[in-house]
Amino acid sequence: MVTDSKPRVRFAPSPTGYLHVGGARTALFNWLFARREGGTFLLRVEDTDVERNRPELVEGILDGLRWLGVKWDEGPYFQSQRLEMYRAAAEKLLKSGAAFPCYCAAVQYVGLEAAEENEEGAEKIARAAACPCRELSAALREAKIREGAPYAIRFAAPREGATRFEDAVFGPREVQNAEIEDFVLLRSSGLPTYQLSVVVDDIDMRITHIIRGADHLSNTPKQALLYHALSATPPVFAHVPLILGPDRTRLSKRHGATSVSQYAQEGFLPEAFRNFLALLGWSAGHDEEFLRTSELVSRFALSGVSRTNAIFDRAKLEWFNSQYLQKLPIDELLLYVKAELQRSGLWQSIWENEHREWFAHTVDLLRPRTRLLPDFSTWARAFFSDDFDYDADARAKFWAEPLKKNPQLPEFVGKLADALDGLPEWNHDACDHALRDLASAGGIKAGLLINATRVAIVGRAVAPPLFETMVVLGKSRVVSRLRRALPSLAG
RNA sequence: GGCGCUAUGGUGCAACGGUUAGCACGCGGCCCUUUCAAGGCCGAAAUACGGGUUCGAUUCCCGUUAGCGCUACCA
Repeated sequence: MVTDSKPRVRFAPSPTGYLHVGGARTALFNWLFARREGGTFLLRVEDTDVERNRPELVEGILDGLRWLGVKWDEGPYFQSQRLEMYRAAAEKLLKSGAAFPCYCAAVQYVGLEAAEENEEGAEKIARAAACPCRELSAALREAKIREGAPYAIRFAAPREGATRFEDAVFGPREVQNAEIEDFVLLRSSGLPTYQLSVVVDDIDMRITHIIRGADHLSNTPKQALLYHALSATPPVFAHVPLILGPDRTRLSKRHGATSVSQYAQEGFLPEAFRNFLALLGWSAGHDEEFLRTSELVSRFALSGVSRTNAIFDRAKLEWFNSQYLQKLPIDELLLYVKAELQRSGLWQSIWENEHREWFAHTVDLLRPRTRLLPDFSTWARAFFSDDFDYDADARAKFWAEPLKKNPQLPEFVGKLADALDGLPEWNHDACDHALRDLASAGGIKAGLLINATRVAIVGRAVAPPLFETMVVLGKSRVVSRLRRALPSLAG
């Protein structure tokens, strides 16, 4: 266990898919730990499985990490470029007697069901676990070599005793060596298996803390054995519990969005996503949940990592997002809103130049009603641009009730347009008085007229308070939208 | 099947031998109010089950059950 130097940690995804939330959380924990401890966080792509490997997915994974704000200090390293190192390690183990060549045909993975349901499967599993090649006589081995038979290199696991390692989350662990099979280190293709490549790389890269998913907990004894066989000191392991879907099974596509890029596309803020993710399986030890990144960093500790699997709760993620939408400094929010409007093709540069203040104020007015970034694109048509198109269908829907209460409503709307048009000053109180005077003079409830007017000028029932909306829209837009609404109201 | 890990409201976390079991999301209600939000207040809701240990167990030990993981020439 290396303790005197600064910690070095890594995130090691394999490019067999996108960056999913579980991987993202693992990466985040590593990053937080490195930042907290003043250590180094490096990235390593584990691409030794040529069959499943999709090199084109690497960039997407890196993008996901960038979006999350998880920046790596070193790498990315690619295992596919370090194959010689693994072969050399396997040879070394072969020479020292810690490993042996195996001439068995590769065992096709049959899965648990097969092992349970048919004898053939069980046999295969059993054969894989106790390889006979380990006891091969010298003569037979000679013969195999002479005929150039292909072979894999297996680790000669000890048959007795126990193997221990330290886990910062699950505590000291000990497993009986009898439970550890002679696992493959180097495939007959010459490519290393995961067990070999991780250990060789983690030694070579001087990794001090391995923070990874708990699905690796059961395999860790094998790696601890390898460290010893390679005369290296094992690092501190820290296995973090898995993230599950609402049905308590491993998070997968059928649970809906599982890739971080999908959340990015849906309009979640990286800060919010990060905050939410950090609290899945980790706690700062107090009840405060709204933690900005700097607080996450200063409070992060492996001792706060939970041992129970967590269910991914989208509702809570959305709550975090709306919290960030409310609390983010306006300048930071504006950056996101700009990106969102650019995405939807609604952005105009005047909003960051001559109309900057107006725009900021309008965004601020809208944000309490916003849960995801794309909501701003929904607002844009009515609040930011001139090409507002009064939707007759929407009008019919929203006006049905008010119209029933007071059939004179269209008449009042017409009068209101005139009254507003004649206003010498355009501000909240002026609009307020104009409308209320009209309402009381005509014996109509102000609230009714207010609600009807809101629908008329923004095209929807959900909107900020009317008079603030009016101020933001400006006199000409309000009056013209009101007049434009009239014909469809009367009809 | 074997081995292992885990178990606090529906969900995420607190309480690390003594609390009326706390917070948050979600849910319900109320307040605010010009719609919808945001915000404030209130409420329903949990220690899986059974044994121990202890003056005292959510907390420690054992068993059961359940969930998950590993058991591949995947990672």
